[in-house]
Amino acid sequence: MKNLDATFAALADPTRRAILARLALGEATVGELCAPFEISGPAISRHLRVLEEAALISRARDGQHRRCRLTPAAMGPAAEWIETTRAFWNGSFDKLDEHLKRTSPPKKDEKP
Amino acid sequence: MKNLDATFAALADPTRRAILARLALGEATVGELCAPFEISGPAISRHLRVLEEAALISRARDGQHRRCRLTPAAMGPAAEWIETTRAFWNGSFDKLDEHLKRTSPPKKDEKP
DNA sequence: CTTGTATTTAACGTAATTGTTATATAACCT
DNA sequence: AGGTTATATAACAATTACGTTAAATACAAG
Repeated sequence: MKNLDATFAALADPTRRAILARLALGEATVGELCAPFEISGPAISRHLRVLEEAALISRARDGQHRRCRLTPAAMGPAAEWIETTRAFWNGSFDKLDEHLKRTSPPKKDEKP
Repeated sequence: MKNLDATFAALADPTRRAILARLALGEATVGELCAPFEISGPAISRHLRVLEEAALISRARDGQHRRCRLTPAAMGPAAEWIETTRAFWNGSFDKLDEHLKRTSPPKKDEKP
């Protein structure tokens, strides 16, 4: 599941989490998202690209601005992965097959 | 919150997620964890170190083996962060202060 | 004590990530 | 058209991440 890779990797950066937290409060333009941070505009722009590639946000032109909005559904699989893994530890072994499928073990005998 | 950084970063790698999924089924030695993967032993050892530094697993000597076990509580903050962020988007703006505190925005006027 | 097995550390190469500054593109406004 | 603002891309350097092989450490067993 490459999607989980991208999602968790996107969430691993504190600047990106702060951007997402800001966007959870409502849409914002790139400039508005830049304002609170010390880092340069291009740096923010690349963070936004990472978030967009992970499908965590979407962007749309609005005049000369670009308005960013959260796509919270993209966090679903990541949250589910955590919940499922914790559930197993707590003894809910029912969904075993699905769990192992969802967890993409790069096995020795996989010839890509 | 540096802890969230480490947790999400640890979860961003598919090999590490597969290791965690395996450990969710029960304890295992390093050798047992190595077996399913194509990559070398040292590579797994470093993945285990990352997981241990993120507090996602713990290790203890057991004779000449080292037995690894999941520490699922470490996933709690990450799961909570996702849940809280999604909840905001869905209109639960009650816990605003806590949310912004938990989300560690690296602001412009923070002098480190 | 020597040897074998399990695991980690060291040294190294390469690719990805994150930042910077300079330049380009797009839209708006005379 | 020409100038200004908003945002993205290019080119580059520094850091981190992940893999490999070879050597080190820790324990068990003859």
